[in-house]
Amino acid sequence: MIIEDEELISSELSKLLENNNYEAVILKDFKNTLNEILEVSPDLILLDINIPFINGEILLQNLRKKSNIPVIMVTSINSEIDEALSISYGADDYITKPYNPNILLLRIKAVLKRTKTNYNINELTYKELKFDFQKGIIKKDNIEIELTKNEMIIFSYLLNHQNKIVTREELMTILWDNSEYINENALTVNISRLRNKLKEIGYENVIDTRKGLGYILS
Amino acid sequence: MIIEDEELISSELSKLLENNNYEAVILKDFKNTLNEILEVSPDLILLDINIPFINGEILLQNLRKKSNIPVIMVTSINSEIDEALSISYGADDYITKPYNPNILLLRIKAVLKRTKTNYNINELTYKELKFDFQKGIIKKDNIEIELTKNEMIIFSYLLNHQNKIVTREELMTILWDNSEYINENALTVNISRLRNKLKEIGYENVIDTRKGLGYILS
DNA sequence: TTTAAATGTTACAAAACTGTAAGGTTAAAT
DNA sequence: ATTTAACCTTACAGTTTTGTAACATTTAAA
Repeated sequence: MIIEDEELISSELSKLLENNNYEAVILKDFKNTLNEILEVSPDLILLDINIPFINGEILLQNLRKKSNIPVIMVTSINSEIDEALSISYGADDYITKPYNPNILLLRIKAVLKRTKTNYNINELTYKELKFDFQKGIIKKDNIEIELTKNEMIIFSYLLNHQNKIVTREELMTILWDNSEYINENALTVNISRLRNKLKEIGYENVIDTRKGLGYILS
Repeated sequence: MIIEDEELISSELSKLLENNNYEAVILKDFKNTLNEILEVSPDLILLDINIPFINGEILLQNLRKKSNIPVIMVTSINSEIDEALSISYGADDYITKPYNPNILLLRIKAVLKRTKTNYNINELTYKELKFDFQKGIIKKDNIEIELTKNEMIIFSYLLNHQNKIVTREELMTILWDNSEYINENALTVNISRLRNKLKEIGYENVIDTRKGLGYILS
């Protein structure tokens, strides 16, 4: 979706995109932009900072409360201030006019890839094993082991914090949120169960206890 | 973590970062880079493309098989080819030397922000609701609804294919893999259960049936 | 070396999850 | 308008998941 008031530019952009097998939609009505965006639900937005009625940065800021749709900011001036603001408001990339069409296409491709793989972060490898944390399955060679929901939450948190100490409180928070935890021991039991499953495929002592501090996946 | 062989630059970078309350580690030994990275497990990597022994792009490519640690590529030449390659191998951002320190800091901040939310929250928005697909929870306003594992798998698949028709076979494959499905109806039942939960928070008719084709999340 | 707090293990029962079957509804095609 | 395959709903029972409790073990500090 192209959000740009200079029609010459937007039609040029549209052609460029369609020649490269993207489907382009040009936003015409700038009075109800946010709703239009959410209605169309595009895969990516090219957003000019200078559009009528609403400032592009403010629009981005509002959009980010509602959606993660990737946004590439297009600025007329190569101004550091604009860049700074766009990035902090959640743009996925930015480009300054006049832009090189090839670079623009690359950036679009990159942003789409980045956001798509982030959505699908299906598999993370840990040593020789693969953890599909959409399905909660650990694979090693031909062996597959299913994790339960709790085991999955713990393991993916540990994986994302490899080599860092993860406190018991952190784990309890992500498992049972802010509700006063039913029982301190519930976590210990769940850790124990996860350890047993890891042991089944030959991973003993990978979750290390740091007494008084927490756990660490080494 | 700074991966850069020109010592003048790396020490300058290190100072810049530490003056801005980051903890900087400079990689010295370029012979065992990948293991070093995984050992240290930094929050973010500044990676020069031209480093000894191994090409930065290849390193990035290998790293990405093991980890999602955010990487900002640093290139000496403002070359389009470098840019293209880094992005396609999974860099989260890139910057060309000579860089403006403030811009670098902003990009670091932006990348950290972006990746942090991707790791921890794993939230996707759909209209006014948020789906945390690490925990399998749907939030709307103050209401939280828990999804079961099957519902979670279906919903996140549909979310990742919004406005596209998803066949029943696709869903059966991701749910029960390649095992001959026990019963065609099992899917129908699971869809039905998911729909009921969505209905509870006011989302009726969002999963549309396209008879003979599949389902679509509109 | 002793002690106490922190963490681990096991068995169990309540709760949640999920496939099945039986019968109902829908809509595309004739 | 009728038919029929595709899809939906509900209730049920087997299975899995999960917190609890009771007791065991570990480790840091005194």
